[in-house]
Amino acid sequence: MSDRSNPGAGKDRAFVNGLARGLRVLASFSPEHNRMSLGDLAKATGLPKSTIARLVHTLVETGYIYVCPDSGRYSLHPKVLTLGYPVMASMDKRLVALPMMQELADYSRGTVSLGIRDGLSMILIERSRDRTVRALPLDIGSRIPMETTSMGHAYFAAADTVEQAAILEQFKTHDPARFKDVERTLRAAEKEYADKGYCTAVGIWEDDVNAVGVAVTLSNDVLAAFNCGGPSSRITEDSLPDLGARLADLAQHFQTADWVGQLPPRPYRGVQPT
Amino acid sequence: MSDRSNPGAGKDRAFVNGLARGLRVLASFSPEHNRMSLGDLAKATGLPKSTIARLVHTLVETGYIYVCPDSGRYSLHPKVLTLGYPVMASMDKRLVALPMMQELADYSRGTVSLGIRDGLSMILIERSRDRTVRALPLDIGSRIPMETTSMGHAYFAAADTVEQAAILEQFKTHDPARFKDVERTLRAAEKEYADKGYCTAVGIWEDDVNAVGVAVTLSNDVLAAFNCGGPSSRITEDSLPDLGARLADLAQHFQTADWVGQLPPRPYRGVQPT
DNA sequence: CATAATCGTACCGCATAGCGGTATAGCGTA
DNA sequence: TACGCTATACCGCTATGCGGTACGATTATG
Repeated sequence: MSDRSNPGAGKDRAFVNGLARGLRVLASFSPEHNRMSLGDLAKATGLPKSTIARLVHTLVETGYIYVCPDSGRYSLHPKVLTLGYPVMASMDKRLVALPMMQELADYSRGTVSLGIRDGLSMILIERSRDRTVRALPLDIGSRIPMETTSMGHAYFAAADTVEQAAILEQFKTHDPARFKDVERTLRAAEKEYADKGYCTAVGIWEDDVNAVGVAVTLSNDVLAAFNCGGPSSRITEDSLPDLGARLADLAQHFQTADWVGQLPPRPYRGVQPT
Repeated sequence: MSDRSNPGAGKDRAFVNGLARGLRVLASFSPEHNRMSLGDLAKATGLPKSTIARLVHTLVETGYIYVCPDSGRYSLHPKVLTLGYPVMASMDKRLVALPMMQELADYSRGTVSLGIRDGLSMILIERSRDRTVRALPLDIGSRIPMETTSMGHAYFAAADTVEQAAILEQFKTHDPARFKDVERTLRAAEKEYADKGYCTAVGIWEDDVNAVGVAVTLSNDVLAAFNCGGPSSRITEDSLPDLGARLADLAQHFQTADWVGQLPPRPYRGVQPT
């Protein structure tokens, strides 16, 4: 009666447990736990130690995990980045947004990011920060919640009704207690977006962090959202309307930008994992 | 006698084949093949179709692959980006390099990238491009060969002797025919680096692409390398000494930069894959 | 210095999970 | 209509991954 590694149990002949478990191992690394022992991984994944040993062994053999020379602990190998590369490449239109993002980041003295949805959170796929910002921005691949960020709000507001329904449904099953609040928040965001053309978030994600968000669609019809924000010392509440308008402008320019001429002439050199 | 999914056969009790195979499936996606059918994947991985069906089914269930609504083919889900995030975060010192890189990119009117080694190639972990560049730069997570790029040359030159030996050994077994050439090239690069403090590559990776490279060590003692380059129309051969010196300067500043004060105050919000 | 808690590795019997052959049904095309 | 391509379903077999438990080596704790 092996528990499946993911929700929705029941025996599924076509479900390769070892694969799902191995992915759970990879996913159990995080910025603050980037060097783990077998015991740590066993605790994090809830799998027995011997199973972890086998999975980790496999991941080391395949090169996705390596043993830290000094500590002897296990760590993600940069090779995992290559798994994500095709995703990045398929979103290549965001590269034409980069200069615009940088410009707004400099102007606002904050951070400008671009993200897409995964489940109930947003995954950042691009970011620019003002050169004077000392704090490090959340990096590409990081995850921020949808219900408490301007990016998430803008995304929800721009999603079609079926996606909105799906999102709310997921919230309902995932966290029934907060569902009512979340729904109200997201509906309000939808209204705000319709009214102003952007969503604002004043200290709801973290205290002293203000931001605005605007949605946009990428080349492959994938919905995404920009945000522009930073600590309240830099991004004051008063400045949000201005930044919101500018971000909406940015999105507009990005959306209509002709970029087909910008496609790389070269077909993509240097693959072969060797 | 199931063939193992990776080199070095022989039965290994502790090797989870399903996991390794699933990872092969994920890795078989590429920018030009980002939407694949089961048959495509079978061809790409060399695995039987029914096996592919099971693996893909598992990957869909776990959310790392999704079915394109229109084409019905399979595609990598952006969720795979989150696997790489801890790696990015562990290399956070590169973020302090970003402004410097952008500056040099603007100055040179080309592209500045930072990469680390994986096997016989370099994986890009950061990049900046001049705002006027029309061509898209290679993106984060992409792979470029070591033996034909200034970045790779600089990396090799800066590697310690045991790593150099390992690299050469790998070249020898991987491509014996070219080994002699490669060895000579890399040794020459080593000498060039010792002489000038940077490596140059004039049209050896691709015609009409010139670049310089300089090595550097990241916070966690990981060796890495910058490059700065672009089409010969923008990056002329004559300008390489200047750019090389500037890139070496950049690396120097980056290396000695005090960045501990720049650590993020917040502990990393917004995880929970929900 | 001894105890205790790790660490990673090894062993091993068991049951089943994953394997891969082959067969089928549904589209779109020639 | 016949073909190529999808994806899916079925099914018997056994190799395969499982997870208990045990061990020796380190490191931390008292």
